[in-house]
Amino acid sequence: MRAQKKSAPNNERLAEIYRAAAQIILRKGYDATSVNDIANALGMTKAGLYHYINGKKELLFDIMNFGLWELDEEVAAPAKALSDPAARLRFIVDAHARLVTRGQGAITILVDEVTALTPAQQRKITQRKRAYFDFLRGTLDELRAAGKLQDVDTTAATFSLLGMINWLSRWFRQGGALNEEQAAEQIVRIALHGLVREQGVRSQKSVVRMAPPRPR
Amino acid sequence: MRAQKKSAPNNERLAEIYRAAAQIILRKGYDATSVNDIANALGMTKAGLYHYINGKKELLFDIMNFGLWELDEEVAAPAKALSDPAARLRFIVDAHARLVTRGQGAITILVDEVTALTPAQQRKITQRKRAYFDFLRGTLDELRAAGKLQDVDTTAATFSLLGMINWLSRWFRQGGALNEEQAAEQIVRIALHGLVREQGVRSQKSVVRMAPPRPR
DNA sequence: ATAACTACCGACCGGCCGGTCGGTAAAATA
DNA sequence: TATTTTACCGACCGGCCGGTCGGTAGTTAT
Repeated sequence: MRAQKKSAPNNERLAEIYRAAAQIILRKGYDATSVNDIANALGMTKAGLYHYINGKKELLFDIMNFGLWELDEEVAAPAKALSDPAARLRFIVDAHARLVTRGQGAITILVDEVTALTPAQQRKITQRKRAYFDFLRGTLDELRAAGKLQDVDTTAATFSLLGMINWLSRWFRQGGALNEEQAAEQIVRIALHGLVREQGVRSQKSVVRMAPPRPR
Repeated sequence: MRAQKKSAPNNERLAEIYRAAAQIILRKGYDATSVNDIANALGMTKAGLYHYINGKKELLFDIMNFGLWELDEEVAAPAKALSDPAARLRFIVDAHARLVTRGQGAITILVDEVTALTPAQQRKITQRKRAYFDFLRGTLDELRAAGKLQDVDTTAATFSLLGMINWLSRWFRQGGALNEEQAAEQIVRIALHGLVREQGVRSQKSVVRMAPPRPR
């Protein structure tokens, strides 16, 4: 697998290429992005770019894998160290949201361009996505076992969570009204406590409002 | 504007064409869908299809407008009759979610392929989307005024709501574990009350739970 | 009967697409 | 210094793209 094209190209430059390509594809969509677009953005010609990549599909596949690797490193792996499901859920939502707002890391989302891949590539990506999904749903299941989950279907809840988080990439803008931390904090609050305040109950679990107690 | 191509083609057939095109574009994306794809799905040739449409972009534009019209008719307009912001919010989320799950109506989402349009078309669509967004956020503002909104930013909350709802189209499948009503009900619960149950408070506002404990 | 119109189709167009190939200048290696 | 390797580029290819045009069979109007 992975048949190196010709020799071994510089890895740092390759990373630059992935990052640039990911940004463009994220903005315009995979099909609307031509190999020429990517090459030009990097200040080179299409033929030059082909020195580094083996094809448009494989480039997309590699970027997706990189995005999923990032998700694993920064969200799933550290989350697994947390035994309390409530704390783990909070961490996952926060860390995943930050990954998305960080822009560069927004790569994760284009994992949804999966249909553009070959069936074999699709299977691999889908499998990795599935693993993350199951991990997240599993956390919700644990939460239910602890009596701390609202009366919701965990599958629907997991998808909804991912929907909220992934949608971030469409509206969050660097330098906008909310910064990265604030946006993530908002997503956490909405996801965990919803929008409607229960009348007369004062659900005050000491909501520390802004930054202070955030891990990171 | 709208310069009729040649004469006035049959309107019923035109609706069929919009519906078929919307489905394909929704599944494959605008750029990945060729005019030929759409024509073949309708059992005709590309040239034949061009008897009805004035171009690929304009087709997309028309479909988007149709989707937004549907959203207005089935969600925004009836919602405006509800004066209580809490009831209105619940209605909006439920009705919008149902519109998405109804599949055929999922057209709304492809409003996000907006970048494929001409600047003038983009402006029009963005404006209509914005009106809906403002209406939804306004409802949250009213909820805040009534002391019934959690401590969240209404802009972030509105986007998150739309993210959850729009994401539905990616995972909801007809004939899956959840039917249309159940899926909408789940979205409503998650959006309004969040995932985490406040310990020791028993937030039982008599959740009418249809389909015993949990669907699935 | 004939004129007009609707609903298409086959053939074709220029243009951009992903991808290839034979170079080449500069840097690294020997 | 000679040789190999790296990092590209110009030119080119077949193919599909959106879109056009000149038909034509069938229906409707007169």
